[in-house]
Amino acid sequence: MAGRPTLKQVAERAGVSLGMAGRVLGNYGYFSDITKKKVTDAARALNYTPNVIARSLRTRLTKTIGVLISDITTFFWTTLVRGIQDKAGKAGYSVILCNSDDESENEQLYLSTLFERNVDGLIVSPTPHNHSYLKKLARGLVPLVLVDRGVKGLRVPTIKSDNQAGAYEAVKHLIELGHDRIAIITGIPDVETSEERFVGYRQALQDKGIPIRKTLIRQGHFQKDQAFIATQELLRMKRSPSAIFVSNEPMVSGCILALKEGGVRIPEDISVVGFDDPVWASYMDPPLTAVSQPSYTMGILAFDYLLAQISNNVIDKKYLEDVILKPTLVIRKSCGSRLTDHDVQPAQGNSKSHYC
Amino acid sequence: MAGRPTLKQVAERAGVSLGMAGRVLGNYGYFSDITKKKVTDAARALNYTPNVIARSLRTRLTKTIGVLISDITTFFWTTLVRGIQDKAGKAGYSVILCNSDDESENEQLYLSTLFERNVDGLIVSPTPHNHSYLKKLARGLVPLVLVDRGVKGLRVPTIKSDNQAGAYEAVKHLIELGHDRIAIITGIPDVETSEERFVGYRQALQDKGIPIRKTLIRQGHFQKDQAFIATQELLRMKRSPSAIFVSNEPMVSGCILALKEGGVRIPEDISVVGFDDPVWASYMDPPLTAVSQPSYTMGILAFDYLLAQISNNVIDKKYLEDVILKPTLVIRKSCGSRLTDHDVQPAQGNSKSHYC
DNA sequence: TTGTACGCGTTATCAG
DNA sequence: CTGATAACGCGTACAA
Repeated sequence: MAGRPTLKQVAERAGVSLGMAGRVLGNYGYFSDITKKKVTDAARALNYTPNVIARSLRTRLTKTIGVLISDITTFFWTTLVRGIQDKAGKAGYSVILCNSDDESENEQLYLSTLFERNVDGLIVSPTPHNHSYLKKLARGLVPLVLVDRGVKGLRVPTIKSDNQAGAYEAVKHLIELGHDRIAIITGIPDVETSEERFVGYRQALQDKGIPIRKTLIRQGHFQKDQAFIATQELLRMKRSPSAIFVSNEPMVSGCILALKEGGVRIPEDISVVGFDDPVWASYMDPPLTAVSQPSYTMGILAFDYLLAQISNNVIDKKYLEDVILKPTLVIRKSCGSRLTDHDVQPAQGNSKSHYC
Repeated sequence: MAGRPTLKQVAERAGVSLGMAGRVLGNYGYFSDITKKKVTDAARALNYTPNVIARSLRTRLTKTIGVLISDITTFFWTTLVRGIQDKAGKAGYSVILCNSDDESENEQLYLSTLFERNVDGLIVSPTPHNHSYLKKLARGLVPLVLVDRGVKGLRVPTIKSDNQAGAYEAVKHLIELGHDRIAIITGIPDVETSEERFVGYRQALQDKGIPIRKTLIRQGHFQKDQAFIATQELLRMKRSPSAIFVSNEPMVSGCILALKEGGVRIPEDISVVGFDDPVWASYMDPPLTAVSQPSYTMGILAFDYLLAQISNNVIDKKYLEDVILKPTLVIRKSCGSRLTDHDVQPAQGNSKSHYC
């Protein structure tokens, strides 16, 4: 595009040398007040703004970070990314955003273009399998922070939530309401998040002495459509479950759609708990009981930890450790009780009294 | 970070000159098959990957575009941005994403950092007021495409939807159901989108001979909280409306929250139509009747139009014109009829028969 | 067909 | 305090 003014032009206009102009504008070294004025005036007059590309070439710093997540389209990721961006913006960093859709090839591709673009750091949510390239990058090539999921055998600061505990709470809640045929719709196999939520599910059942039935475990691949199918299968069983734990937000949509199409009432016929608590959970029919992750905070933290690495401010050892945030169970109205009325707490001015 | 291999190193290893190596890797000029092999082998051996920064400095092209929208956190924007990213990624462009929160200062700030970073092009959703900087950029400094909203007096390709028509449809729908006290919760004053939706609202009422009442027009600033307050005010009126048209998605949440807290039934007591149709609209209580915009497509188009400018492929005149997409009204269950039963179509196996 | 040399716009060092 | 000057890594006109 039409030539931006350069430092050289500023210097000429100010009647000083290039080096001089650079010094006052960069505010380093020595210069007199009088030349300072000459230079700043000239810069203002020309509307000078430094060329970041040239600077990057010299300093090897781009003030840019790369963010690679699975899909910006879901609530968890948008809020997390917003957290990153807000913090990054304040710190003068730009963020390049990429979606992997949880496909290793996409990850590989974006990772390498990001690396070639000399980003100062990377915040990544790793896809399952094939972490060779990621591990190579982590070998000191570029500062790296993982979010949402870790990678086995990769010691890199990871910001995640306690998925197992979250799932455990959710399923425990269901059990305490009297359910004993509790299904789970799982996420992508081998994705850490998915596995951990499954473990939480299993653990809760075990602790309460409820047998784990294979037929109640259905794959949803974290996708709405797959969850729809999984739910339909659940409904077709001779003894279908009385409750379903759905391991992420998009799958809740699929599950509920199948339930509604099947004429199943929530929570009268089947109870539902979801993982992830989007704003609209309260407005759903019925309001969704869900496990809430502090995704915005996770974004903030991810950037903090990355910046610590970038600026080598790792005086504080904590920036090398993982952080595992506790999710909370938000109880609304999508879970019904299987107990007789006197077993549950008294209702509070609500007609559907014994659903909580 | 630890030194990446440079073209010079490749050249040395291949036993050729720097210029030679550059030619074969850049695939231009002349070179023999034998040197070609030597160079490519050396490059592979060293795991060479070109330094994009250095290249950018030379070519003045960064293969990066800037995207500046109001808030990635809302459904409309995530899907639109996903459209941009998908198309941009395929074309080898990275996208830097910024949120203005509809504040002019933020816009100004991000616009200038984006410009300083020498992005090859910009996709912007302009905030209201203070377009001086944007206009300056549009004066040939950088390829620019506007999304969602235009700027008066700025002739730049703009991808938007027909907000007026969308709002008109929504309100017409309400009127045909027998409503005549229809409120609107508006967006940010002076934002084109907001204004156009208001015009659609007004036009529909006028065409049907229904008077426009100032008290039924409430400001929501496109924000959930403000819509909550606005709705409460509506409810406190001596004669409150029987229907509300809410001009964007986040405000629907606020509106519905206020309605539920106020013990108002939807659609029995008050009908609601929203602008923007997120996936979860179907799962709301009740399922939301809403105006659906093709936001993903808008993102795709925005990038196409930008790329046309960037690569000067503006042989096709169409890339200079605005595109205005038609939204569609999706009718679900949040609007009730005020007509007597024989005026409406027969129900189809649904107990709440005359709500549509 | 190949090598040389310059420039892109900064930053930063070294004489003066 | 100031001016020249050397990188940074790549693209490319020009000479050989």
